[in-house]
Amino acid sequence: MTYTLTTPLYYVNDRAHLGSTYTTIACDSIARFHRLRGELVTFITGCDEHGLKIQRSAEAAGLTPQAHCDAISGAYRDLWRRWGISHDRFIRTTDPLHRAIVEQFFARVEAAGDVIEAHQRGWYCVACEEFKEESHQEGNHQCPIHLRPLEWRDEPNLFFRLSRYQSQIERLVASDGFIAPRSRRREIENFVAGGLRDFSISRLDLPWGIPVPGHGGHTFYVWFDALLGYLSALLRPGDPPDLDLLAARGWPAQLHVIGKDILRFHAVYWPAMLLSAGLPLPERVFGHGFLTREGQKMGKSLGNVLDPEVLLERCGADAVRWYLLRDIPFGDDGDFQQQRFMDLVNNDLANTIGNLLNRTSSMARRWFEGAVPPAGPAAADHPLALHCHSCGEEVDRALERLDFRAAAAAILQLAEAANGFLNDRAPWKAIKVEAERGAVAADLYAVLETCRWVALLLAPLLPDLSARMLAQLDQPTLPGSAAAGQDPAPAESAWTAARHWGKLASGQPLPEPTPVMHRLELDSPL
RNA sequence: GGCUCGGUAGCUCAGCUGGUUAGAGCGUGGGAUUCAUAACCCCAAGGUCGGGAGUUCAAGUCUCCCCCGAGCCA
Repeated sequence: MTYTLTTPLYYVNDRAHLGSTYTTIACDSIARFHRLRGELVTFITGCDEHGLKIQRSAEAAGLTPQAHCDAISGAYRDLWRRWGISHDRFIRTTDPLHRAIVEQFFARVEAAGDVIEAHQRGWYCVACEEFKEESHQEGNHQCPIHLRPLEWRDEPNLFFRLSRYQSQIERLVASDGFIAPRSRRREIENFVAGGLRDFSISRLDLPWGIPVPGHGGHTFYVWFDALLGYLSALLRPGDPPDLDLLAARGWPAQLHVIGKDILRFHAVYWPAMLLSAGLPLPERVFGHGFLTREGQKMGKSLGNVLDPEVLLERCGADAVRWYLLRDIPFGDDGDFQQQRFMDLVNNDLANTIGNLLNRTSSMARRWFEGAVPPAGPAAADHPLALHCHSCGEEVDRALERLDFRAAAAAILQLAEAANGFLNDRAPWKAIKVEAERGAVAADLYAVLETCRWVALLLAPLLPDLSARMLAQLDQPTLPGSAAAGQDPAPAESAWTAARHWGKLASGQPLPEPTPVMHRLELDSPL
């Protein structure tokens, strides 16, 4: 079983912002989840590097487009490394292999009779890299999104005959599960119902792009080029640029995760292009929401942009991942509130989860010779054992439907139950009675074992915290944190195997406890 | 202008096909406790469920109108 998923290929117009970080973190968790289950995963990310906008950005910075792209995509790569993102592929659309794939793909589309030459005239927004419909404001041609002047274009372009795929796309878009979350489906359905029009796939006189073979002067439109990056990304180093190889390399993708703004490109244009080229379609396109900050749109003009670099530096990956995944319903828009961010991280991670491990480990060490206490009899139907198993099932179900929130909530409840259990049993009192020693041992064992489960179940969401907790319990680290599992999947993954009550060995020494998660103390705005 | 989705405790949100005293987390207040990262555990306050009308034995949950917000299409 293989699982292929993608982030968008980020446009290298500017440095990474929190939005791309959010998407990438979400994908990372999904990728980790599937790897942990023993599936072969190909997690694709990368950069989209062509187009007029980039050419101009480079010019503005006094760089060649290539130098500009190298710098920005290098920064993306570095950023993902520091965030511990587990992508298997990082594709750049300036990669020669990609160019070869684009040419081959285009040849198929052209052979299918889906390329025609026509005249493109209209108002173009360079920032959107998109033609705008007739502005109803006479004489005031401005992009409603970027509030910048539109540019008039009147040139022969190559068009993709999207209109031929009307009924196929209608059916696809209406099919269950293709567009997620479901709430975004209607919007696309309406758009498709309005009638699909051929769209231009080339530009004239655009030096920074891939030349269209056999059509001198034409360069591929960025979107046509960029979407194909999902295909070229799958090829391994040394592979020939051959579309026929893709089936063996993980195409079709199970999931494209994107921002809601580019849903149409992924749910309409992209599948039609694939149909034309005779390639299978991705299973699902998930359009997530946008992040605001303290109720306001983030933007340079407001000066309230949250910089992922700063966030990582000051708060760490676990804190940010937890907040984004646990508090924002995946798919909805979310608001980043610093106070809430601190409250949740400190309560959930430091106090509830971290402190649970810390208090239990110190009790066990103090009273049971620095080791895991004897489990005692009849541990299998322990209330915490039952809770661990049901929590595990809930986490699986939740992550299957990309509901990070529900997964996080379930784990948190498990830790809360363990804390409650400790308070009920009050081992610090019982230990004073010699006859109670066995019971104390069993109680502490159960809670330590629950801690192990919490750590395990946290692994897809917060790999670092998970690893620190496991280390604190002297447990082996889980595989799959590293990139690209080349090994064939074992019959039962280490993760699955570890998810059995009682795997924690009594008598095993416990390392000296040290807080696995520090509280955030942010005294100034991020 | 058309369409879509929201408007539920201070904040973020759950509330399936209408049916006992409208829920959770955070925040706030109080209690208990000392194993622990001044952490954990327990309890409490708090909401005319955007407004109005209607259907019904019964509406946060259905219908209509209006107000506010977001988005898509014009």
